Amino acid sequence: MATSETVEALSLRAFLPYRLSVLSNTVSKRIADLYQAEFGLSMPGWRIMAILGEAPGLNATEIVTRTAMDKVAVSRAVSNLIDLGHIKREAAQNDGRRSHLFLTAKGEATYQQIVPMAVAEEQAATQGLTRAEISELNRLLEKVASAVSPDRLLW
Amino acid sequence: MATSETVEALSLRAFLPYRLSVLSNTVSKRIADLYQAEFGLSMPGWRIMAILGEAPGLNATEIVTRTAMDKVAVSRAVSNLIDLGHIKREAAQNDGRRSHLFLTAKGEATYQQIVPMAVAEEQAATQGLTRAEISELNRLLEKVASAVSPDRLLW
DNA sequence: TCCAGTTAGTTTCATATGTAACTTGTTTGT
DNA sequence: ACAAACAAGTTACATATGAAACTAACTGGA
Repeated sequence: MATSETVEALSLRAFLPYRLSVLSNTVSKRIADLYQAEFGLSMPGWRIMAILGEAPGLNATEIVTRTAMDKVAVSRAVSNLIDLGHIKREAAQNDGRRSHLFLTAKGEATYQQIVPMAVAEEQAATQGLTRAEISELNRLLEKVASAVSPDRLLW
Repeated sequence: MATSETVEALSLRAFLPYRLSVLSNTVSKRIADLYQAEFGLSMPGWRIMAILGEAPGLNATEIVTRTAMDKVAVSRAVSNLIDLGHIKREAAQNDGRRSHLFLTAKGEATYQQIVPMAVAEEQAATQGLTRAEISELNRLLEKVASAVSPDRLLW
């Protein structure tokens, strides 16, 4: 017979979704501890600032598309960041529903402080890998991403 | 001069923690949709069943250590799984605080149904990779994990 | 022009989650 | 043997989260 009657046990240790989840949560939490303690930012909040630091003027929907974050989470984080003075809104000229989002001077300053801390954490996480291994890891993750969301640009 | 005055923008697309997070959330959610819709299990709930399918008799603390899940999340998911009849407790003979956890017959049956669905999702996620690439990916994730938690066995 | 359908973003509400405090049971030092 | 320290697991409370419903603004016919 080709198949056995009972399915064997799942090897969780070797199960890719599980490994990704545990590793991702561990890494994210280390970085989150930094910006939460010093700047009171939530993870969605920091992620939005990071996006806007790179691509100023995106609107909320574009942030949702790019990050796979929840729409409600983005809405809430945006209004919180505005209250904190880190970002500002500018109504879109042609569409009254949308608004373009930008870091304020204060937000920019905070961004410039957090980026090196985040980069340092990334370096700590990849300290055991060579440059070639890091780019290979990125390439492989890219492949998995495109298998999982062929329709959409995941990052 | 060796360094510039302002830090350049973080390239989020290439930022490993970000990629891990987006990818992990996307993959986990696809699997979660399966067991939530059909079996009403939460992610912590399924993860505990998966652990117990592999390593019957663990106690709650051991589950916390192995999965990096929150202690409270484990406590809650365990009592929920007991209510659902998927797992059972057996008081430890030598220590009244602990109890060993096991899948029930019902839990085992559910486990046997979910495992192939989860495995199929994993295969879908890695469909574009060769066997060699998959094992390379695992090796590299392992390295990152040990850099991030040198003290603890992450998985 | 008007209205049915769609999109951007927000609010509501029910549930999930994490920190800290607690309860119960065990270990250790005297 | 006994109290202080500790460990396993639970509970309480405050906050975070997401699905669904909603508001306001736009679009595309008839």
